[in-house]
Amino acid sequence: MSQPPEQSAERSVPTSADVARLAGVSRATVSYVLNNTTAVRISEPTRRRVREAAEVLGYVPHAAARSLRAGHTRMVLLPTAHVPAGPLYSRFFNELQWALRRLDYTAVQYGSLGLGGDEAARAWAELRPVAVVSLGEVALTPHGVEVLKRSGAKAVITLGPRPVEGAHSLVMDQSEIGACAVAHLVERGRRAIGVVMPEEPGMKIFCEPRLEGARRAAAGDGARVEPLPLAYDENSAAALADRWRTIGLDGVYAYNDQYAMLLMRALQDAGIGVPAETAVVGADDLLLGKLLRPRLSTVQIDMVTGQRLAELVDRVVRDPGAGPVTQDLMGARALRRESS
Amino acid sequence: MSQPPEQSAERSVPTSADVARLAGVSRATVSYVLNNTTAVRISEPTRRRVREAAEVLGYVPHAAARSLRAGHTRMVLLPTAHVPAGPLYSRFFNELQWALRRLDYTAVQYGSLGLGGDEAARAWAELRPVAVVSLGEVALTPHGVEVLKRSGAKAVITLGPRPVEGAHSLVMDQSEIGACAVAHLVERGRRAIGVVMPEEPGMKIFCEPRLEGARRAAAGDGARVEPLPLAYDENSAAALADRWRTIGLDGVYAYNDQYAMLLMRALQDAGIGVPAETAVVGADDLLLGKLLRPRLSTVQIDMVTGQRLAELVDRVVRDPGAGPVTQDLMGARALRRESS
DNA sequence: TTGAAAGCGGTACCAT
DNA sequence: ATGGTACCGCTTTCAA
Repeated sequence: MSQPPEQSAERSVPTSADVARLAGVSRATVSYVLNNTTAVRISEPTRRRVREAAEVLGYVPHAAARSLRAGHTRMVLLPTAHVPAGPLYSRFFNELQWALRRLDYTAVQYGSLGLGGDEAARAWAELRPVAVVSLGEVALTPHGVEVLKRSGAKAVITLGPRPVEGAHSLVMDQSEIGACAVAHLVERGRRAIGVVMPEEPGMKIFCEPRLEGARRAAAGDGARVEPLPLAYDENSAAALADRWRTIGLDGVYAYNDQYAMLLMRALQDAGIGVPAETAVVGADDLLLGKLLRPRLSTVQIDMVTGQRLAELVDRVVRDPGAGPVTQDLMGARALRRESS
Repeated sequence: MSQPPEQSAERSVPTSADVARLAGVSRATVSYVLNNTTAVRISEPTRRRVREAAEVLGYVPHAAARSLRAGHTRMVLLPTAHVPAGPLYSRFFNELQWALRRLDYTAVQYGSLGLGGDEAARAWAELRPVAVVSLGEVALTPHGVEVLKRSGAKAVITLGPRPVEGAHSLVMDQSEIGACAVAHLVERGRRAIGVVMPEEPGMKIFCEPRLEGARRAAAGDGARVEPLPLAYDENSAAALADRWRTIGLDGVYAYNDQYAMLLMRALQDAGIGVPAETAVVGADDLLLGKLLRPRLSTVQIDMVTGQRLAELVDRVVRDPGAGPVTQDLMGARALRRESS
């Protein structure tokens, strides 16, 4: 009974049948014991024999087989294309995973880079998750939502710029951020306003709505808005700063604090006064923005907490009958510091 | 318990049997058609009928059932506890996911926060991944590796400070970073050197080895090393800066660029000259560090690329016979700018 | 060219 | 207190 289990990496994976055989019981008994099934009484000696056998063989149940039989999973799928670098996103993501685990769900992030909307939805549906929380990087269509629901997903939740038909949509209207930033600049007396558009891939879905919001806010006040493509490196920023006076702007909303810090430094190095000649405002309220001189003004963004989102997932899973709801949860506030 | 008509959400999930019935063929034929099995010839009219039926029903195959039958998966499990916030990590992670997808693996990030080593290994093993790439946030034990391999994992790869027995270990000796930073400070004539220890959760596994490396480097040169707990907020930094002169340090390695920027600003605000009175060096070579004045000196860290790691996974999966290898891949270089 | 049927690994009902 | 067994959904021989 004590054969050294080492050495044989080729040995096949032990199943509950192997455990049953070694313990001299049936597979049913193995299942009862290992799952602590209360409805059935198993004698203590038997329990011990089963447990020992499982231990000896290094038995680990097969999740796919179990959920196949059960007809459902506790998997919450979190599809992502790019994992954004920011600390906000990272904190949110950690919170969400943690909160889901506490509610006894298994959070699985599924990399879906390079898949189109419906194609992606199909791939997700194959995994039969109980819920899908799409963070808006992969465009989910109404048809995709339908596919997911038909595949058994109780909750399909999207977090993005626009509601998706059929899904429970948390609308984060990015345009609010751009509008808020520009309104702030206008209030500070600026009328010719640049809007930085990051050239990095995957940013478009965020920065285009923000530009749109900026335009909207400017329109009401007779201000001019100028899109400014910018890559996240010093050369690109220096080039932009060099031709700054020819563009003739007195304010700029730089997408977020990181781009704002980059651009503000380049402007200063080019001899352009901030905020005297040009006001700069970022977004995200990063700690680092407070370290520069002048301190960076920013737009503080309300982010749904992972905790609340997890609770929403749970609620919808337990009562999918409650129809899809669209909920607006973007809040944005300008925080004036010294750069505007 | 009479429930209202559940707006078709309660309709059961279509299976290949449903498709077969609708198309008037057997389940076998459905499988052949939908998988484009070349070994079997199916007439074109039949193919079309099957495809149409699948389309009508919104049929999506059940991944668990498929892999149960197949006896293996193409899932590469990437367990993570905290998703680190940094841009380095984020880029690495995206690259890895992308590269794995190109090799036809399915990258799945599995949130394992709050699980201990062996407990976590068991949870991962239940999913029967073909490979596990542990990024060192969850301590993997030799026993855990054994459990995973017994459950059928062809490749168990760890990326962390120490090799793990039985696993293919990519050793990133964090102590190299601390050693490199302190060596640099010593070379710049500093002898009383602080080492910032972030108080945020999940940082310990990184910052303790770095401190150890700092001590090692200092020992050879008769320099003194002082650990400095610091939270990532302005108050904590200001408090540390206030008592700076009583600690009597002439150089500090601030864990990474973010903490370094925070501390450097606090020191300057407290009237302590950088680098005149105290030299500051960070790590990670962030772009933002170049924007401060003085420009932040840093330690540039070699990170394995996602591409190469994906290739390694593939190689080990295809030839698990090749025994576990330990490979050292930490490279670190001090980059002097102006703060040291 | 197609279908019947045997499993893959677990779970849970129904006997004993 | 246990064991036998019929599934879950899919793939894949082997026959027809």
